Amino acid sequence: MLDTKYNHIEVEKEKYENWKKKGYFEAGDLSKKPYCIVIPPPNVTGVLHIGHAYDVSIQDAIIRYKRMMGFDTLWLPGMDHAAIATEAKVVKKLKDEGIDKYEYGRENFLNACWDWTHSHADHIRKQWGALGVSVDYTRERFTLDEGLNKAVTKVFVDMYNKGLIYRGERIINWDPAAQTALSNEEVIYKDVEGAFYHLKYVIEGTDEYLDVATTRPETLFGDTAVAVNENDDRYKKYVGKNVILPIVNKTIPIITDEHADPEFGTGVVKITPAHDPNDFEVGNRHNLERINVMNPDATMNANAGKYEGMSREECREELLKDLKEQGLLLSIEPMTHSVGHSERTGVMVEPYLSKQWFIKMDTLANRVLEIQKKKDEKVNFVPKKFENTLISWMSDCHDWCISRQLWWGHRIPAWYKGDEIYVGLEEPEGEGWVQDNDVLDTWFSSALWPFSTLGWPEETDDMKRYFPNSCLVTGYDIIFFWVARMIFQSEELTGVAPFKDCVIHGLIRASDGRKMSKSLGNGVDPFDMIEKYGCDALRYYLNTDVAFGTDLRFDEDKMSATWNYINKIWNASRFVLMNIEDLKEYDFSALTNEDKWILTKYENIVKSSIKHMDNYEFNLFGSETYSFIYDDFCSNYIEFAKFNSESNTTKSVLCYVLTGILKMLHPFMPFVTEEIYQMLPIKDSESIMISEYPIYEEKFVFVDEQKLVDEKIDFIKSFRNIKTENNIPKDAKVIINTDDEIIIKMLKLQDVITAEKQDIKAYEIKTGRYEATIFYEKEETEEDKKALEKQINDLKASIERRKKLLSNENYVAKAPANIVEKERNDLAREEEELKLLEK
RNA sequence: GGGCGAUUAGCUCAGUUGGUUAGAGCACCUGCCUUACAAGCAGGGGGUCACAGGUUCGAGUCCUGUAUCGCCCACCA
Repeated sequence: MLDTKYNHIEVEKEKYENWKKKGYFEAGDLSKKPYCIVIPPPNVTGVLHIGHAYDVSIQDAIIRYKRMMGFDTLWLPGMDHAAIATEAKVVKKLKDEGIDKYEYGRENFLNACWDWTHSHADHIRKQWGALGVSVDYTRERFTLDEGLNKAVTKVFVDMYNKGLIYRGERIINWDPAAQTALSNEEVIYKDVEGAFYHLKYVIEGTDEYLDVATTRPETLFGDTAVAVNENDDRYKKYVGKNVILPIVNKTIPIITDEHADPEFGTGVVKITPAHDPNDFEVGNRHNLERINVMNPDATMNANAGKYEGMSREECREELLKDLKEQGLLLSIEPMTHSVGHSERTGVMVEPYLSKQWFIKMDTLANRVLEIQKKKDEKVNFVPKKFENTLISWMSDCHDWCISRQLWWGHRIPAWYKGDEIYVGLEEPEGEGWVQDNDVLDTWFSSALWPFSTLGWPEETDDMKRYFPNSCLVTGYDIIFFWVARMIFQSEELTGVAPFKDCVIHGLIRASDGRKMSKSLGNGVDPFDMIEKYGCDALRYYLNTDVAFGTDLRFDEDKMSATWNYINKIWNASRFVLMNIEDLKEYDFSALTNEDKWILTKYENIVKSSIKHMDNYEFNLFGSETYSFIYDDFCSNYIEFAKFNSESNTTKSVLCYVLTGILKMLHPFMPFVTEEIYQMLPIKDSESIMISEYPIYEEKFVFVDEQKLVDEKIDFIKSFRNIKTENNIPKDAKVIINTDDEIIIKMLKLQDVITAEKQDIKAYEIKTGRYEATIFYEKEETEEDKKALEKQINDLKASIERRKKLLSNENYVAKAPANIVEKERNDLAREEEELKLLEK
């Protein structure tokens, strides 16, 4: 027998291991239709946070639902090697041990990364277990495993041969701490209090000068021109002349270029092609020299003269001092501007000239835009609005810088000998070839995740069966990084979109609406919540609180409310189990109206649940099942059943409906539903997780009986309402026109029913076919009179409104017949009520 | 500058293709230890759906505009 209280710790013990042992998580039943989701691989060196818990609990709900719906479900797990993040952590760990990465050597370093990876991966698997995720561990993959390396290398070589991957010298976002290139998406722009430094660039051979405003004075060593707009009358006369570059004292030309905006600053812009992407373009247009003034760690190099070796910040400080001394610093104008920072290391990104590998985006992006126009081939976003995010990014995207100056990752399959480049699957023959030292951006390998994990490029059985994937679930913050890249790579490499549906959820925020962050210390650890309220409560809350796509404010009160809900289900189950212990098989031969009523409500909930589950409307599923379980099943049907607890039919209905409730909730509350399911006297499976999802049974729908019982419930409610609202004592005498046992007992009327009209104050209640009069002794106060008056007035107003509406010919003619009919009925009912009140 | 979204009860959120008098949880008030559950039961109060127009017999829902907030992208010499 169940405890009187739900104990999530007891309930959640051992179940996960048992399911896993039984092989329930494993895919491969060829007699069923396939359904596949690949997990968004978490960073192997991280720990799972509340956002992961949200993400995976949505997926597990979908997978468990589909499994119960009879699909051969594959939920493929795996982790991401997270190049920069992992490398940074391992570098730091070695540093703490007094070991330098470069002295340690590539091979040793990679071994250290692998060790780090294996220990963290175990931790993540434990966390997955605690979350109850039903992933198929036999197919677990890692973005850096051998199979994926084969796929990555092949993709690189093929795309290179097709001209979709190229090597070029460009201004890229350089992370001086990690000493690697970053893609645009890995740069976070933050507003920084800075200044506009106005410098004096003297025009050669004159006393005149140009006021050049810059936020980065330390880059002036790389200046190779000064640009003005050709339509800017202020400067026309200087075009073609030279200015003397301050401190450096060499001359550089004054040129015209569209990049110079007369409205901005002084209208004069210094051109530093090696340290600014716009200037790089200007430099290309005017054939300017590119002078790199920094080392990879963002210290100044020999081109900075006496400032060589200083950091960018030190150099700026010293340089400004010197400029001031020489009278070349005109003014300092404080300003706020946004400055790029590395997503991983947090340091200021340096626009830096270097040779990198790129993916050419135009044809790939255009194909995505074309396919999204085709209804049968496109990725179907849920909610729809997120398709816009994809479209707008694809419509305007830059080439993707894919090389990273790291060791932990897929090494670029390119070899160099002098000016020669060789790209291939294997090292080229012959002497003197040196492989590129760099690795590929992590997202290059995760972009292949939906198919590389299934064995691609081999035509494996899994690939044939589970690709394209059925669904992908992730947050909107990762659409650019990952979703878009999976889509264009899949369409390029396999010819089709990688998945049919793409469910996008919002972010979890702190209860005050702010982002959860380490620095604010407002993060919520999902595993603390699990300990306190149970995994089922956490999962149910996360899945049903808000519609997908909107951010979720984490509220611990809701966790506790969810625990209470589960406790309610627990106790309802306890009641049912206590009453059906001897039930051997279903018997629906003697259905009462109440039985028929709950069956009808139940079948309707089954139907709408399936609809909501299929449409990913988990919040609607939640609110509808909640009111069914709480109000219909617990508050009403269980109370009804108490009057008929010997009937095998009622026992059957209790068992049947409870079983369905457990099954519908199982995708969201896997543990407690399994616990209760195991105690049912009749079950269709050895575990609820492999049982069949409820199906809608027309034969259990009884519309007329449902109405009769609804009327009874309405009457009971009205009666109670009148009684409490008017403080009517328990023993007040009652005349009632029914001997219905349920009504008599639920209203506790056994001892107060009378046949004769009493000579004291009376209230009349009439609902459908039920009528009652309550007598009680009480002086009528002024308040009572006022309340009655108000009630009458409200009713009159409502009647007036309805009459007016019904006399409107347009309304009667155009509104649907059932709506008008209902309006008429309500009018009649209210007129009846008014009559009772006015008596 | 471009785009997307939000604005509904004290708080957090629902609200299907327009259709009674707009819902839930939490919080609040009243009365109850009724043998599934006091972490519970029964009942209740609380909203001119951001604002202004428009379409319609009928608008929280559709259209236009305004305000406030949030996010994304671009630019920022």
